[in-house]
Amino acid sequence: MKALSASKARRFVQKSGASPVYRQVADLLARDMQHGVSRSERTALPSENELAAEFKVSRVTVRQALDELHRKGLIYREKGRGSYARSQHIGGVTGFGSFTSEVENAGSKPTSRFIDLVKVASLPAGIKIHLAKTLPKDKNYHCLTRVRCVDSKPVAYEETYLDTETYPGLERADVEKGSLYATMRRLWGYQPAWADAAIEPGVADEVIAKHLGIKVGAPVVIAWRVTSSEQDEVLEYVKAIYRGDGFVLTVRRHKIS
Amino acid sequence: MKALSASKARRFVQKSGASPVYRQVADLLARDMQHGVSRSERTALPSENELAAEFKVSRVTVRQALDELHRKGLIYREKGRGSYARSQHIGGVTGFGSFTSEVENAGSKPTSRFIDLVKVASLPAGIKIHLAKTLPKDKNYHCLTRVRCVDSKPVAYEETYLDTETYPGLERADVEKGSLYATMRRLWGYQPAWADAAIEPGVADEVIAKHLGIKVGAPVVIAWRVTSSEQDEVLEYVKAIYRGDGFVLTVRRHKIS
DNA sequence: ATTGACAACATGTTAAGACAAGTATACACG
DNA sequence: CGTGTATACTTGTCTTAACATGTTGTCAAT
Repeated sequence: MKALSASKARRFVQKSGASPVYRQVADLLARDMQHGVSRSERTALPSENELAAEFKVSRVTVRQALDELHRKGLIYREKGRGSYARSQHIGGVTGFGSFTSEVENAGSKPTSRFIDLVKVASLPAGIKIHLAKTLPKDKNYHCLTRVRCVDSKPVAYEETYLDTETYPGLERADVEKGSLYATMRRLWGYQPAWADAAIEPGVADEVIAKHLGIKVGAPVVIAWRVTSSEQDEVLEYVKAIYRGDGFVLTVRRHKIS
Repeated sequence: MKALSASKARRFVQKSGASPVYRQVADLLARDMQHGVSRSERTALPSENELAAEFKVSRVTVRQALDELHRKGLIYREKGRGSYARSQHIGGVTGFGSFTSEVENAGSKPTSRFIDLVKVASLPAGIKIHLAKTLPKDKNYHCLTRVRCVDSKPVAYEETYLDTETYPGLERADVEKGSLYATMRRLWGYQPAWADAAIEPGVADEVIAKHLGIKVGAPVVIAWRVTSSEQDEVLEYVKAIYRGDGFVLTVRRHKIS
């Protein structure tokens, strides 16, 4: 078991600066582990006291950094022994979060083909069945339909439902290009933070088959998703249909209970 | 906006006791919110200082409790304003963690029909493709096949692959009844902590159709899962095939980025 | 009536110290 | 040689304290 280097005062964190110190420490450690962990043997981190001395911060700050890495699943900790790096896995599309950023993280090029943007008077039935037992009475929604592509190959057909009262002036926003999440943040200040999702299998009908370039009756995954802000405001309802050939959805590093 | 009660010294935490104080505080607050939040309006919690006074603990301890609730998605916090309860959603089967406990949490009765337990010399191909790029060379595995049922209705066909070196004497363990996770913990001290999963659509073949009571060619969801301990030891590889009628998998309260 | 300064709150961050409890190792004792 | 203990580590928990920073309402000046 080889230990990561703990050379003294190697790098510095800026105390009165942009981001909190504990996050700077966490980022530095995460970067170390990405470069240092190639073998399968588990690698020990310096102890909390050593890290505190190295970065010239208190142990509380070091613990905040390590707790953050632990929550992300990058390290595990053993009382009385030390903290250890977990072997890293490669990225994948999880079906949550921004399609754009996720595909970029996986190392591919995400594109979207705009289909249309219309107004509808209700949500699709599946959302209510699966996720939102207590929906408000039917309201008006923008329905944004897009085909999501990875490296120019269509992988998903996606209908996004956006409350017309929540997004005034959406028609004039340039949703045809760029990330919808980026637009939501820029124009209305909304930041997606939580997602509840339901997944079920299905088969492609004529419309889906045409858009995804697959045969009618081919297996697909239907994902229903409700995205909310940190403040518990519903930001969007999504019905996404993923094609079934090749891998589809990976749920990575999911904490059990 | 109604505030949860903050009556003084209403309940007590035991300082030198079973569980850490911050967890006792978190559990008490979680219970309060379950009972107190019925309306859709957002509910404010007492401030950190008020909670510290109420439970007679330091503010740091209160913050540890609130951070835990925040990570679980039960509350959200706003700098300068306060902490607020998030509206609770009902439970569902997530496809991760113990099937037994998850179905029980959802309020149904989980059962398993044992099919067989045999030795195989390699893992199914899908696992390698989706999740484990760097598998050790083929080893021997126990292959435990079960049909998982909710309220006596079959919902999933599941093959669990367990390393023969990791689980010596598994043949003599009573895996035909009870939770496999409970057996793993009791006999070998293993505790599942993390899961990586991949999901893809498929159609039922003859074997699957017979076991799940559906028609050949009916849509199903195939879930590949690798479960690991906190210490990064692989505990099991699972291939699960879920039937497609009715809801299947819900991924609840998933934090984005 | 509107505005601006200010005080009183809230949570976020960081420090320094203390004790508890689990782990590993050296070392004396049998 | 084996064993048990003392000791020096480690992370886990908790306290008191301080300052930073964002929010809200009061109140006086305009």
